[in-house]
Amino acid sequence: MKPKTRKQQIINTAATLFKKKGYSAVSMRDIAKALGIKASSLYNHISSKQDILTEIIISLAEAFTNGMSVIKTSEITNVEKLNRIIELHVEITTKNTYEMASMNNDWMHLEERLEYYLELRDGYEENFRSIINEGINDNEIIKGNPEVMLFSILSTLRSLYLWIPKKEDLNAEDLAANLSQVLIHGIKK
Amino acid sequence: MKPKTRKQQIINTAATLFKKKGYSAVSMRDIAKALGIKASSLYNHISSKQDILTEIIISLAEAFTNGMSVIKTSEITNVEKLNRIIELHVEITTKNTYEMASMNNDWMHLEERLEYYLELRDGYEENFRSIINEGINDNEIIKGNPEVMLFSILSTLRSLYLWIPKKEDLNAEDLAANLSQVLIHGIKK
DNA sequence: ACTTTTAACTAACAAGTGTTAGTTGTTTTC
DNA sequence: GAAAACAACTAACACTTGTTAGTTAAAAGT
Repeated sequence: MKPKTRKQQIINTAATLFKKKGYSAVSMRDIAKALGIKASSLYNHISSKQDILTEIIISLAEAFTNGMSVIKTSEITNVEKLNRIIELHVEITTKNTYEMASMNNDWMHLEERLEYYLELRDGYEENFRSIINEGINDNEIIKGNPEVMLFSILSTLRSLYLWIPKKEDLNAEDLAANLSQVLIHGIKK
Repeated sequence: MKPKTRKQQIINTAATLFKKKGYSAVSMRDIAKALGIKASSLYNHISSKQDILTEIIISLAEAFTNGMSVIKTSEITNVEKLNRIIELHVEITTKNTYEMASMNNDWMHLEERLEYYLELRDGYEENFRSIINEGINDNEIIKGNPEVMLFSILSTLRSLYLWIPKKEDLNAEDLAANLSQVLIHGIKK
């Protein structure tokens, strides 16, 4: 897709291995072998194993934060904002299924940047929450428990990385539309 | 709660560590230290590290499979079956938040029992799918994409272990009711 | 009272871990 | 064509890994 630099190649290769077995179970020698080089050669391009994980997770987290900030400040209804959030997740996840696995499962192994990551994540959730709450205030959304709504939608969106690779027949647009139907309108007749 | 045997104590302690850092990042010495003993002493009670993981995951997976088989054969509407499934997840997850983390994130590190686990998981999903499909046939559920419905509901239920410990104010019954509302009826007014 | 079981211990193992130092050939830049 | 940058290599390091063998003290069973 867009390996370009050797460093990006290493990061991409690492991400595919991280998705399969998790960050901790993948050794530098595993990553090197997948690239056809020796482990020590990796250090010409990256500074540590941590460094690889950090690049994967932080750049993704920032993509979500940036997307959210556009949605948050746009002049549309709150339900429409939820639809945009769904599209954002489908779009980013479609292009980064491996990286999403690391973000979901291995964020706790970030060290120096852990705090920063948690700030991004908390900020994202806070914006999400306020959209739901405003939707309730504006009578767009039912008077249910907003925490359960947030949790429910976000859990589904964060798990997309597991399903998208298995359902390649569904294109991004259709998937977003279907998710919107189910998550916003429910499934009951 | 129910440590009873020393073996169960070890498994429970291991599960709390596995949730925090993942199976691969937890060493036998970590588990031993949390119990105040030496790593080699663990082997008086368990036969390997794999053994611990296997016990955690398989017993949980079987609990879900058993619960599903009761629901599947009961004489209620399909939407009602979905509500029972939600209750099943809330009930099991409330009592096993640590174990659920292992099942969700570390199942791929099962070795001899991996195949059996995948059988259980696939069977569970297949039953889930057929309830949704029958619901659509019976006009209880809208004519949407059943795979997206399955994915959406199951993702939420499988992520419960992340949220339940943070929202202890919500009891199991209320949580199930709220989830049912959101997952089945949607959030739009 | 004696035997067995339980559950801890110390010591050690072979293999694997992330990483560094120093080297070498190739490609790019001036 | 010389100098600099790039990207691979070998060799080695200190440390951690899961696990085994053999031992010991206390508890339980007879």
